[in-house]
Amino acid sequence: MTDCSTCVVRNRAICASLDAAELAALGKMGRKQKVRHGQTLLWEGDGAPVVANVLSGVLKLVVSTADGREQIVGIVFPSDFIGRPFGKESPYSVTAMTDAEVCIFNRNSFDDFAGKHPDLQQKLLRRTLDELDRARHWMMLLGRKSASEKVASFLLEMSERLSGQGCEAGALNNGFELPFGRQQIADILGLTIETTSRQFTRMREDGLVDLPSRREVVINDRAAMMAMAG
Amino acid sequence: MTDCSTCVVRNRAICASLDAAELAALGKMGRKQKVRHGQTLLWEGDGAPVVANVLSGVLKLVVSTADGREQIVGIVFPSDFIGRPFGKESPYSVTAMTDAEVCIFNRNSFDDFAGKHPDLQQKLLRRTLDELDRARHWMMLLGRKSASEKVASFLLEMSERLSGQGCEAGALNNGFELPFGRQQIADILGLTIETTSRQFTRMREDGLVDLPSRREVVINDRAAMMAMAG
DNA sequence: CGCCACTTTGAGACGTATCAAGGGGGGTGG
DNA sequence: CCACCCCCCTTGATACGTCTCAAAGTGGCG
Repeated sequence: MTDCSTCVVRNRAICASLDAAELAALGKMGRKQKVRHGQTLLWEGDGAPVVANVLSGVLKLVVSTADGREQIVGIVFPSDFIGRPFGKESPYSVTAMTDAEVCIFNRNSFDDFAGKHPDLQQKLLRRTLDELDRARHWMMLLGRKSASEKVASFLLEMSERLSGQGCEAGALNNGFELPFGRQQIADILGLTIETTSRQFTRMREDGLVDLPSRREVVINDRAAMMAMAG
Repeated sequence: MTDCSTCVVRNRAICASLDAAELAALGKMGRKQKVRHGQTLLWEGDGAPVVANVLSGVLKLVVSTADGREQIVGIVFPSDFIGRPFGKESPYSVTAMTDAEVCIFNRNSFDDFAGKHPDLQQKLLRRTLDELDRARHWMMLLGRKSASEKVASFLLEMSERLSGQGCEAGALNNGFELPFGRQQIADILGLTIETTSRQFTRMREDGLVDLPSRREVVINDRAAMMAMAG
């Protein structure tokens, strides 16, 4: 049993739709679990017996080909939802990109609970619709954009999604720390690590960004970046 | 007012969750509308005042860049749902690829109705989750597959989705008629029309498929096709 | 029969992948 | 505290695949 009333994502996760009594009932079904950096929570193609909310950390959703190519199809931040309700098997792997903490539920129990709580289901629907929009925009990026456009789009989206949470909102928008290395950025953008690296270098040389360290990015010229993003 | 009880997609669309009285209430809000081949129902970025169910025909969801490149991010068949509930603006354009007929609703009215009918909302959630899975698999295709893998994957998926509906189920699975031309296939796969055409030609030369006409495809060697799809 | 839109084919340019070495930077052990 | 090592990142040279530009071919329809 978990005490949801003090949960760090109490007001942002789908649980926000529940009152105290409902929350207690849900809390009985769930448990907190730590996930280490690099650890995989769900495997593509396996039966997916659990769903979860992310409390802290960042996880990736990955689809792979038989010969080992990987495409990251989603990135999950705190308060986001993980897993496939109403589905038999997981359509992708879920792996932690940082140490993380999740609030985990048995899928069948969760499905039942959701069926009895329309507000929760609506929150889940809204989230899923948002995810679908994001995925579809990413399809445009993957199918039609050049390497430089991909990297620019990526940095802009990351500066938005990362500033939304935790950080000292506002002012510092232009500087942020990526929770991934170059290879993972490449897997997000459908590029190789070399091409990704070259694009970063060129953007630095052109003065569009500063790169104080491997994972830090400062956007100097947001307008030019947006132009480059296509 | 529309009589939903005789609707051709009565049992397949999200309306299937409603009883006679609810259906009558929904019918009052909706109206049938014909959409011509090539006509656009919703524009990317515009306020999206409507949602709809597809009764007949095929429509595409398109995202475009400022300079005119297009990526098809979804294909919509009869009984599928169109539009963005709970959203301010449409994240993509919706255009008919054939003459089509849709059952159209004011979005706000539909949102209200959905809020009062959890079963309908659950159907919508399940559909949205399925769409999201499909979109994510398409991301892998767009980001990581070669032209030949893309075309093979496309033909296999189309043979499934097209045989699911209408047709004399089963036997004829291997032959089907595509509802799109080469350019639109290219826009689905993130390729140019020339590359797409060359892949079709090669697959015909290799005996993998027959192409009795521009839009007809017969898969001769399904196993080889699946191997080629990656 | 001839027009038109769509498709196929060809030749060449371009961008990204691939293969192969060289740098860092951060953490560990001495 | 320094040095070393390992992993990740960068850089370079080349190959390959897809795009681009151009033109010829095909099928449907008036």
